Amino acid sequence: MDKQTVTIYDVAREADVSMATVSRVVNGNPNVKPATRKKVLDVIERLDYRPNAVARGLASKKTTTVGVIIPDVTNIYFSALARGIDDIAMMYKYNIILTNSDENGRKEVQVLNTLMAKQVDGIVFMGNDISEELRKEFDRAKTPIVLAGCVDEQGVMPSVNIDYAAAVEEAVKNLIDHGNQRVAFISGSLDYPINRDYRLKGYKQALKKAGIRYDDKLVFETDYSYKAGQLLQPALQSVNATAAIIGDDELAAGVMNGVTDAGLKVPDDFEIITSNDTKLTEMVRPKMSSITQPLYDIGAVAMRLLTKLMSSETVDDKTVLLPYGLMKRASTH
Amino acid sequence: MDKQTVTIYDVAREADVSMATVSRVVNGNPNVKPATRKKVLDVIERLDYRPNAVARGLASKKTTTVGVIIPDVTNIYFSALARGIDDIAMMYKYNIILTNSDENGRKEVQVLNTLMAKQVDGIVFMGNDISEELRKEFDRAKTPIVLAGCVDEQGVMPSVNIDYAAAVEEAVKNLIDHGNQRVAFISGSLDYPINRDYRLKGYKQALKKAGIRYDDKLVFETDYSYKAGQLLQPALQSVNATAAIIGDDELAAGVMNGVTDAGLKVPDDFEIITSNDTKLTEMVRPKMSSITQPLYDIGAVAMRLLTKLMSSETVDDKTVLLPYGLMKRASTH
DNA sequence: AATCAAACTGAAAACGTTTTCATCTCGATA
DNA sequence: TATCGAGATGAAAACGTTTTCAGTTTGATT
Repeated sequence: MDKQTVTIYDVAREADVSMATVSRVVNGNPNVKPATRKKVLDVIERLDYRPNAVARGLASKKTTTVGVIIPDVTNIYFSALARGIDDIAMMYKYNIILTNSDENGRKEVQVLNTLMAKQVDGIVFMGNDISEELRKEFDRAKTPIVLAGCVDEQGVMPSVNIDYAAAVEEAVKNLIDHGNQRVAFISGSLDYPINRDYRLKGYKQALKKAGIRYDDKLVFETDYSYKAGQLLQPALQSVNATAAIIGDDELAAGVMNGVTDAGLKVPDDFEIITSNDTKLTEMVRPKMSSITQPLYDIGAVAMRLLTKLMSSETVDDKTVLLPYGLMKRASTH
Repeated sequence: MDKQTVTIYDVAREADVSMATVSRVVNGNPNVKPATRKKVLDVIERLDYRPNAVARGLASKKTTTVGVIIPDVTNIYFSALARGIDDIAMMYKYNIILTNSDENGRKEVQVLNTLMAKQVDGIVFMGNDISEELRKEFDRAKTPIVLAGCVDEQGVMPSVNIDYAAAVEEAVKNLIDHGNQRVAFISGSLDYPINRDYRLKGYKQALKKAGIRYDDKLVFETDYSYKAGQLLQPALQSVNATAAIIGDDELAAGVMNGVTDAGLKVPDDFEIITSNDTKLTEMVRPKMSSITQPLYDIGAVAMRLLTKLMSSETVDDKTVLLPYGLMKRASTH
């Protein structure tokens, strides 16, 4: 039944050397006489020997596998990060164990524990919030962890982000400069620090600088879904909003279509700026103006940072901010 | 430096039992006296013992990890499948090693080998084509493999799909019934069996039944990208196509926007039916009519099938076809 | 009290590597 | 020629589990 699997011992026997030597040639250790190396290599070829990574992991205490916790692969924003992570991981010979958390704290903790049990060499965490229990688990983990697209309010964990506050402030200023006095702020839960402490803060800052009074009726907390955005239209109209800064592209697409379907013209009657610059922004009509962030790079840089942490390299700055921008498309003037 | 990790041996010593007994309680083996079980459990709790999955994998020859090869997580179609796969995997206590292949044959083979080296218990493969080398690797793999959203022209590998030919035929019939005599067929490479042997076949079948001559000028081979679709507009116009069946939603969105941006009205001047019914179909305006397929379920069923294969259960039918449908939205009459 | 099967338990051998020492070989140096 | 050190090699001990097999208890039965 079980394929007779050829082991390092078989190779050693056939090549008439010790396991240690075979191990050396397999791992590219230079301390092997060229003739011996060739002999071993030939046997490996002949027997079609493939090192067993599990045994290797046990002996070396390194699995060359990293865990990735993602809210939902299906979300175009996170999948873009995931792609960056995987590419860099592959470049450094790591593999990715990918698990969806649905932002569910309990699931996150459980998933984290599974990953630790599997002895991953490191973890990249994506999510909007770090619950108390999760933070506790993070703390006791001996494994390096870096956050991607996820702020640590306590600023202690390695992370890769953009300056959300500044970006939102700039976007809102832009909207105000176009004459909008009533700009709606639409995001996911304000329980998430990224929304409460960064985006909303940038929003308020822009209002303040423009001398506009903050009106919490203009703040909409919802979930990050297309549907939720679509349903927001009546509420937006009832508070006389003429523009919105929105925290997620799918959500923004929903808002825009909701507004449009209600007979309003974007951007003439209602201007929109979204936040993630996923490819969705170019697929809808009108195309959506957006804060730009280097999605792929956030993932890539996070993974690169993790590789450094995993090999105990000293890292200059553990909390990196990547540049953002503002891309004007057809949903604003 | 290295956290003193507590092992099964520590637990055995503290609880004054053998490793075997500890192993039994950890694995829920019923042959343990309740008193002993409690004693062990208490020690486990006290020492915060976590079984090492790598050691476990080596000893038991099971890793409770499956490999998933995906062309690109960023593609909304595949990520939907991936989500189904991961959910079912988690339900059965498996984890997913996710790797992007970019449909690159060499990379696919390499990735497959890494996965085998990591001793995954099974593999789910997504992709449009199975190259010869890849098939060879599949054959020599002792590990069960199932294809998701990927046809095996030789019909020998376990797979989960819909009946692409029938679905396309129905869609094209629909278009023809609306009076379109010149329906374009737009897909990815015709080197892919799924396009050449299924979708195109359905297209031809529909034409034939309607008594329309097949014109290969109406067949467009391109890559699955939004951009590619957008650029197709002039070509479509030059062959007087008045409708199109399109093999991918992003591609379809590109075509639709290209056509629209050129001043034509969808569906009045040009009707479109796309193939994957991803959420993108509802986000664009007009919303796109689409062949519907149970994306999540394709992944979920594939993973479920894999669990059966992994536990050597007998499987009734290894090539399963899930039901499809036709969802009429605003891009057709 | 003797017997027996069923329920528990432990010793030790895998599992397939890496890694640490110790040893051995050999050419170069004094 | 004796000595030395670097380069090659091998023996065997980890690594942390599961699993087999042989025992040992236990409680009921006669």
